[in-house]
Amino acid sequence: MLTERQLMILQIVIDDFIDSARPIGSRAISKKGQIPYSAATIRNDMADLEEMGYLEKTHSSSGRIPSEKGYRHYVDHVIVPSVKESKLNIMKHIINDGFVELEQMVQKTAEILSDLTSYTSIILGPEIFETKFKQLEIVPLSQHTAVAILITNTGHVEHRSFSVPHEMDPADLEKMVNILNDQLHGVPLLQLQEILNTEVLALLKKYVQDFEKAHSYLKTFFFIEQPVKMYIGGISNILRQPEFRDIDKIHSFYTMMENEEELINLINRSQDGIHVTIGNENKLDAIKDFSLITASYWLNEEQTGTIALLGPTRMEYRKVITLLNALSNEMTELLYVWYQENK
Amino acid sequence: MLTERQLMILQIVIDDFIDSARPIGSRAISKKGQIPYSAATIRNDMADLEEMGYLEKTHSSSGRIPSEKGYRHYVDHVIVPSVKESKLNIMKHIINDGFVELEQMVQKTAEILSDLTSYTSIILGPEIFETKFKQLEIVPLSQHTAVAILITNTGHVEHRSFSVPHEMDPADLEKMVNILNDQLHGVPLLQLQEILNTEVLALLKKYVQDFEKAHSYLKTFFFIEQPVKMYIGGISNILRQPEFRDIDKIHSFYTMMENEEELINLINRSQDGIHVTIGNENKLDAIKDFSLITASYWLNEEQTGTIALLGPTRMEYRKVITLLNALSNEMTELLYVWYQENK
DNA sequence: TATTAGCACTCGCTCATCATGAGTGCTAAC
DNA sequence: GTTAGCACTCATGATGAGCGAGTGCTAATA
Repeated sequence: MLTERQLMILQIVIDDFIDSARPIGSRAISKKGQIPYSAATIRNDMADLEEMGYLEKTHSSSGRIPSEKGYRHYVDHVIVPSVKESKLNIMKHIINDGFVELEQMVQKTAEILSDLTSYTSIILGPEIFETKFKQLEIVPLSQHTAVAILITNTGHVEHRSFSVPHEMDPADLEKMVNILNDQLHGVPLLQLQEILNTEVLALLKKYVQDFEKAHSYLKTFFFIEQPVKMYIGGISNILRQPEFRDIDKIHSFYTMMENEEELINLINRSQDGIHVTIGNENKLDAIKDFSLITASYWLNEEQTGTIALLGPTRMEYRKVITLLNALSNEMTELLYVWYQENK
Repeated sequence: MLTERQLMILQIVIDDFIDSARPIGSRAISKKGQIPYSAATIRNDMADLEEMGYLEKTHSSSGRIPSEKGYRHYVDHVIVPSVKESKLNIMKHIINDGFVELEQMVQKTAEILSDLTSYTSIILGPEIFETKFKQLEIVPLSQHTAVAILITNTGHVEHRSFSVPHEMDPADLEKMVNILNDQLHGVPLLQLQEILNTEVLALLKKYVQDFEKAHSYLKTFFFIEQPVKMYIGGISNILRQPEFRDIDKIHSFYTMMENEEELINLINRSQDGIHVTIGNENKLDAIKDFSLITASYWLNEEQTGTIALLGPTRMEYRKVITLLNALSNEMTELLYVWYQENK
């Protein structure tokens, strides 16, 4: 168990290291005057803290830096979840700018978040759980090409060009679109495939001549590549962190950021509330010396998305946690209003 | 005027530097055995070349490296435009993968290009000169929101959400869409604004009640933010170049790459044929030690777009020029076919 | 006259040495 | 339990020697 004083020392070491990125020694802590003990006393406590695994040395006679266990303890026990609910009104600002489109709004949010923190922000979702089919349009471009456009109730638009098979009767195509719009209206996107394979298939059989061909075509339209949309802000912020002066680290970081799928997997496993993953707790090698902080936002008790910040383990946890907390609340609120308007 | 031998030496220095990124001295050149002269002879010529500005030293007793003037001479006079037309069939490969959408195709091309060269590739266009209005759809989402979708003859889809003013009559909205689809069919996107302000305005006046409001709304739909689409591949390739070990350079490069507008301006001024801009010839500070090579591709004698490669001044000019030449031809060919199909 | 050999000189690199200072652990005194 | 004192450690930065690839210049050679 940590004594009161040891806890304070741990806190001072972490706060100092977050600020300066350099090891700090007992003498320096004593001189700061935050606690009224001599260097020797502090030294003893620091030795204990190291023995218990909360602090580390970079070399045998260096000052101490926090270990991952140290950060973990700091995050779990020292930081008061700052319930003061600092209202940020980030979202309000964005909406006041006159956006209506959800995607632009989220992208903008990601950018603001990274500006505020100088870390890299990643926002997943809003997921399509609640997104519903609104309308399908097929616009012929030439004799053999057309573009299919799918609109959801949230104003999201997916489109895909395709070539129309020679054998296909234009009348059939139109009939098909009508059937689809009839049948699919209001259907959540997640269930599209299912309904397509049952109810719609039956109808197609009835009304459309070459229904098999049509059906196989439909499958490709409605195959939505990424169920989760990802928005990134401030990638180049890591270049400002002194611990990432190393080209190889930068390279592996950037290549990781280019791999959407990996990132989604990394972040998407997140549970309720704020979640902090420190250094080696992360599954992905490329971010073994990063910390990842995630917060979920909600709609109707279902998790709709995740806001994440990626920065050095030497992260301003207190600030970031407060910020994400506030932001996820705002987004939840906003989505609620949104949903009311668009259901 | 350069002697035969001086030219050969210049060429050797450049080729070696492109390869190794290190200065080379007279002795080393002599030992390579590409030319049968002693180090001393070569030394004298190198001194002359330096005096004339084709070579430089990094310090008083170092070997020589090419100056920008040296590269310029190399590019303008040494490289034979390699008319052997190495057919790459990059495009064919991509199309065989089954894409139909122009945008995906170009994006893929950018990626392949950067993989082939390990530089950063940027492709502009195809520009909208020839892109024509095909259809406008307005899909209401809720009582006060809707999404406007604009489809072009090339299968490109632009969409924008907006809120419907309370005062606006739904019937008016529909009428308006009909008028627009009637009037604008086949109109090149570039002329949209113009026609909107003249012919369409007149019609709106006649048939739609609150035509002023409608008109001002229309303006925002049809304001297309980026007339030119940009596709980038292999940004992180510069991290592999030894001359960019410097974090500050990397930082300024990445922030430049995030600024689309600047990039478009940089590249878009390109003329006919292949164009090489070396180091300080570039307008943008962030790429004063890069070289930029651009090639245009065409449709019906109008420039439709530009392919560019951005790399260190120490670039494999010969390879890159050949490659861009071939690729721009392929794209021109492809667009011709495309256009035939979709006009 | 063009080329080459020879030589003194330059300068960036690498490596070892050294002093400095911020840090440590330990012991003894308060 | 706390502090003072002391010997010790080690990263860091400055200094300098030695090396080697390079130079310019001059004189000899083909």
